[in-house]
Amino acid sequence: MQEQYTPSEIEAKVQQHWKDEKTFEVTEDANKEKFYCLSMFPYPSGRLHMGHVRNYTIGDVVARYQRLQGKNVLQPIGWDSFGLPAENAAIKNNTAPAPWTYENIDYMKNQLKMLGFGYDWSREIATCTPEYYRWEQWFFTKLYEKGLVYKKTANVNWCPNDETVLANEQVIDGCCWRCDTTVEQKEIPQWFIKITEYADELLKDIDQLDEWPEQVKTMQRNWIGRSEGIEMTFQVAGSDKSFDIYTTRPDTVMGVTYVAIAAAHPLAKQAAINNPALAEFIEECNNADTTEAAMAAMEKKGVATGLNAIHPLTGKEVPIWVGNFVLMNYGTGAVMSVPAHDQRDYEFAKKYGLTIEGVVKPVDIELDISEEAYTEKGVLFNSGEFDGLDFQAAFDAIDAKLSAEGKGKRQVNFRLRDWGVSRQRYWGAPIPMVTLADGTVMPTPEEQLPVILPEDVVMDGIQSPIKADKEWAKTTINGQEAFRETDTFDTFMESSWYYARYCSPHADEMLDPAKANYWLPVDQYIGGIEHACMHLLYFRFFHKLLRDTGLVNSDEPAKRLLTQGMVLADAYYYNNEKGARVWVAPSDVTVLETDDKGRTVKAVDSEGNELVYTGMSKMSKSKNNGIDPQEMVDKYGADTVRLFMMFAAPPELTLEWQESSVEGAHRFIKRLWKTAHDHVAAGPTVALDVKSLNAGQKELRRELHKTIAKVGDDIERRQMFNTAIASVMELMNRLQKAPTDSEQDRALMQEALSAVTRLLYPIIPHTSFSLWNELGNTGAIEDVLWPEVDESALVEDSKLIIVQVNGKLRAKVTVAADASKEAVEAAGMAEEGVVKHTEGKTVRKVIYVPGKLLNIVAN
RNA sequence: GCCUGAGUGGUGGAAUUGGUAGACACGUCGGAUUCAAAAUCCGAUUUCGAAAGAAGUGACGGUUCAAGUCCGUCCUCAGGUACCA
Repeated sequence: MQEQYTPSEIEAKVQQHWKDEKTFEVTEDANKEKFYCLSMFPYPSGRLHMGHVRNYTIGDVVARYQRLQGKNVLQPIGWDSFGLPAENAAIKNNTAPAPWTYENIDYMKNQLKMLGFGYDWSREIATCTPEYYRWEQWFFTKLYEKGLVYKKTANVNWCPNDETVLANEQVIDGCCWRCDTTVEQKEIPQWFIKITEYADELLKDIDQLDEWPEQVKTMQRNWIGRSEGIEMTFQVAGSDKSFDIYTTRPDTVMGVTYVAIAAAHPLAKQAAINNPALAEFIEECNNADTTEAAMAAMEKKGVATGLNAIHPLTGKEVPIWVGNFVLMNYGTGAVMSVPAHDQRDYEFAKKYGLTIEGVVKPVDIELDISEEAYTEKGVLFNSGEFDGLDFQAAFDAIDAKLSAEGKGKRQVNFRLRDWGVSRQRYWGAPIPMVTLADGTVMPTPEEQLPVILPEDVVMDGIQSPIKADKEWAKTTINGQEAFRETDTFDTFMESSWYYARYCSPHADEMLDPAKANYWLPVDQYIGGIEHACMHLLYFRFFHKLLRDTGLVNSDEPAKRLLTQGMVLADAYYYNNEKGARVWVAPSDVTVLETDDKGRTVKAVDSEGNELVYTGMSKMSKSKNNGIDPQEMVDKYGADTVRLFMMFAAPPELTLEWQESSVEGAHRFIKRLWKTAHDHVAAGPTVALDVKSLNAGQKELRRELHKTIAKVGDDIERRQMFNTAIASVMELMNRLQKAPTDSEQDRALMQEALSAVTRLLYPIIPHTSFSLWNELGNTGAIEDVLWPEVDESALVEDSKLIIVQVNGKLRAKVTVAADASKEAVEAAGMAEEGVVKHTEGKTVRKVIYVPGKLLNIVAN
């Protein structure tokens, strides 16, 4: 065994072994328990970043641990390779998205191999290949046939200067990120999938996900947002027109003093015909940013239509306003307004001098709405026949009355909206729909699938090449001229079913049900918390769609979920001459000045541009603040990087990247190597004779077996890899100081090092692989089992008891493990520190937590 | 704004079910080794205090024999907010 730890040599050799032996290529095996470990696949942005390293190391630790439990472990990997950044990069580098993407895949694949992740590379998939997206297209046509797909108009961000559709990310403060032109909203037809048909099941089945983090489940419940309310109809005064509103607070309906409708509402359009001020306001509203955050932040404005609506219960007329806070696409496009009991309505009413009428008051005290709305649920008053009712009674009574008169009904609503999957971009899977010359819209016939996306294209930065090339869309269906849809799918489509494709990645069908049902559901899914609502909901939705198509037989795609925290880094930008933000990599930033809390005040890049510091944010391509792990792999080796990442923080916590050292992790591996080397160099050991061990040896062996138990628990149940590593470090600190004089000392050392090697295998597999054989074991470490805990080694004959007086630590006493409460109390009371703090006081109470703690309450 | 988290030494973090706050590391300081340096090894390291001791887990308040942990009201930071992935 060589004395020096040489990671580059060891890692190359071990990786070659894995490659030659196809160690991680797996097939279905009915005789073994299966374990499907899946990490969210990467977008091939160019190089791996720390978030990837964190994600994939966690996955690899879990997969390798499960392998040593004797399971048939599948750990696949692939590429989420359609998306916006490829188009931007192609324009910037004067190339096409496809070659840029494939080059990135090649580079990053090599990086993943260098990090030693145990993937079954025979199952690698890339979503931008027709072999993959053809089945997505096929599935979409099936969904269409089932009535789960429809077309409707929806808004997109439109840059009138570039004449192009912008993603939300490309809109900065309401302006185009390239040319700074004010962005408009444009209404265009788009395809939607009816996820709302599954809203109930998606909500209900959250209860099955007992190994998903509560945080994610709560977020999904809120995102789906089930509510119970009443939908009711308002007639327009002096007209036969009417409109519907939905409310979750029917108890306040007697306090409606106006209604607000969306600018795009037909009534608003009609009212604007002879009202230029209203028309102008509608125009303004139609161009406003409709993202939820922007809607919430903007000033609430409105213009009266001059029309009145008839209150369905009182028959009184209330004015109809157009409000910029009401959207036509969400809900009914109209809301009732109760300024006394809703803060937004209250502020709006104050601003425009509208009537405020309180109808709900707190029990036993007077209603005070002089400063703000009263939004709690209370007791009705000023409500005629409903006076005195509480929320639920009022809900029922008002529902009964509206239903009887045919003016309204009880209804369950969801916040969740149907999934718009159309993108007006090139680099995505073409939507397999066609429009015939006679105007018929239909799915692309199966024999014409896949609809191939041409890869040899020129990006002009304005129009998608498949839109620019008028010939591309032309096709023939049943002898009739037809035109293909030129929009492509939202990339969330590809990431919604890749986990299932991995089970039969080369199948000449969407998936092979036998194989899918062997591996699915995923046993452990790992990915960033930022996907809690969107990806993880689409992922669950698609699984149910696959199930209802007969392709899988389970209800949920993943049993257990681990959401890793983000790796954050400082982000800096400057504005270029066009006013666009240029993000500068942290490695290229010099901080010149910090405030008293150490926060950056002034920084420049290497070209002297003065930078704006935006704080810590998610490492991302768009903010150019990713840290390249490559440098560290080159310098210290993959095992050091893996150990460092797992040790730096527990997986779920946000990790604020600081240029802190990986040296410590490297030192630890070197010490481990040296300890093993010194042990091996001293020659072979005899068999361990547990009965002959002396007190010190027994103590050391107890530590060893406690550590084995803790590491297993930390990795499997708690998923706290950092504390697993810390406990091995503690053990190693003891082993380095342990005597090696006797045969049994050395036999114990052999047992310990052989166990440590396996305990660390999931984290530093190359080092462990080598040490396992250096320690004299035959065969590869991945074919052996996790060390077993010897329960008899854990038995202790004495215990350390913490002694407190009034909850403050005053002494520690060691007592026999079977000591009685009286004996412990007597020992505790005799301690000097205890005597000092109880002198002259009366002992009121003594609390004893067996084997742990004694608290003497005295005053 | 809304939904969800997080906040503990100079730094990353530990404390698993309400029971010793600061494990394990990083950094720093001191020492050994060395002609010297690197590497390595040993020791110290929450704050105040000579010590005894006291204070201390974002802020304020509460429950409890006992609170980092539970409850209430805030503050700050992060993620998501439906076209970044």
